[in-house]
Amino acid sequence: GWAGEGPGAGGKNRRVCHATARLEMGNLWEEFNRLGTEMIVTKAGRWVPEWGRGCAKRRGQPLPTKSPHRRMFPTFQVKLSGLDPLADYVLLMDFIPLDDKRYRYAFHSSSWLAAGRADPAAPGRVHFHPDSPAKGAQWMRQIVSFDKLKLTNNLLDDNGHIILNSMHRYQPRFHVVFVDPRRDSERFAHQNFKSFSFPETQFMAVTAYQNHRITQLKIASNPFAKGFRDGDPEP
Amino acid sequence: GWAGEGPGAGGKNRRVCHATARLEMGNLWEEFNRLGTEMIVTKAGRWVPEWGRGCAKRRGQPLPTKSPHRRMFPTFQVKLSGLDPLADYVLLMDFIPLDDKRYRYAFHSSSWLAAGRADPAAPGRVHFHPDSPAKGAQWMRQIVSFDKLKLTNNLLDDNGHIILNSMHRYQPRFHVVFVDPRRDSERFAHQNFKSFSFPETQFMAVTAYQNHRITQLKIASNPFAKGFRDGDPEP
DNA sequence: CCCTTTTCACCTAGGTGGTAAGAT
DNA sequence: ATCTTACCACCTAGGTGAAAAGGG
Repeated sequence: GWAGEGPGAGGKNRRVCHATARLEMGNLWEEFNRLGTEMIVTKAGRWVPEWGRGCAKRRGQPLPTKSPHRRMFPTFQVKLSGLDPLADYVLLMDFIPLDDKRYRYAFHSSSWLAAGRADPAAPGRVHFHPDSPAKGAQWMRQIVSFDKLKLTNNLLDDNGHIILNSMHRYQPRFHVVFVDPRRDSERFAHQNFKSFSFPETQFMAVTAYQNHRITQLKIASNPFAKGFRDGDPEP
Repeated sequence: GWAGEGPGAGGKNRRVCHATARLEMGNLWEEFNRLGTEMIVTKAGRWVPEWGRGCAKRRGQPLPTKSPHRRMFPTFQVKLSGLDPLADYVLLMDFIPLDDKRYRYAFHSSSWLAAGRADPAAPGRVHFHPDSPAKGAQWMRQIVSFDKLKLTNNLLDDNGHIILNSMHRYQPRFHVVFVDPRRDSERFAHQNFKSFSFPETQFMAVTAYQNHRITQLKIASNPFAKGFRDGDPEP
């Protein structure tokens, strides 16, 4: 898909007003979206004693170095254009609830049903692309990939990951922020960014996949899940 | 070891003149240095048809995606202090020949012998730490590791790696560069950096290890070489 | 019953020195 | 004889969904 729009058209800085973002892997995103994309969220993270309710055998053991938090698949990737090659930009993402509902999956009808009001909103967080800040030329040189972004359902997460409520729907948003060198740049903050959201990237946060067709499409298209493929339908 | 010195004391910018760098893993570096540190250099890199002299079975095949160039071990790592937390700095390394000689290894005496004048100097390159530029506070927050730095003996390397002549001795150098926001910052370039070199990090570039005690120390201390360890002398 | 957490085998990705063959 | 290269088994590090166990 091509370019979303910024919220409110009023007087954007010329360093961002021509910015354009093309979603990469659009076909894959649409294939998932037709089935109803699901993204796994996990709690885990750094183990701390208070969490160890049923976990006696790990008590006092060294903390695990691996972080079992989950990335998104497909990965959110964009190709940028229209930036000022010599200006500095910060790129970031956030996730907004698509509605005020909680959902459950009805296996008999293979569909999602609304199941009451949303849980209390998770702390709103943003994920800065780790290459930020960088020049426009650098961002436009190649595809920008948010593959370091991790999702969690731990409301107390202290790893800086994105916190989401399981069984709730979300819309990823992508923001291009011009790093304004002016002294009183705060005054222009509202002019210095442009936001994009691609409807085909919306998803349901889950702790385990509900729709088997989503599971199968993940296995078929994510290289890290190759171990679960049966034959080789498309090599 | 503690802090080397900048070349020439004359009038450094106050943003760098108090900068200090402590070499990490100093004990390991010294242990290698006592034996005569060797670092592997390889040619390889992206395969191009012209190189495929004895390589007929790969002609026309897709290029390998893995880059078999070699990192340094021990890794060059420093802990910084004395930077201006709010100023921008670029961190980089280069490698200078320690003398004008070529060497060969005499196995019977287990020692390096000078063997004529140095080969024509390899193209001088620098390696920018990939987090550059960043604020002083960011650089001082934790150990700065140059683990992305790769060595090659390919004079025509186009991957931006450090090019060294095999069987020649080198001294790694580390530079802290203040990113001067002034318009005519070029005029002050010579004041805006501070350089450090740690004698215990000097090494011989080789295409295969010569001194068996170096090989054994690499195997014993590099986690990626664990497959070659015999017993477990120190776990 | 519905949802969450833990553990596991199996992958991708890439950093080691050994070894044998190749080059000069 | 000396140095270089290509390929290999064996690691580290970490991203998958399956399955079983846990919890309200």
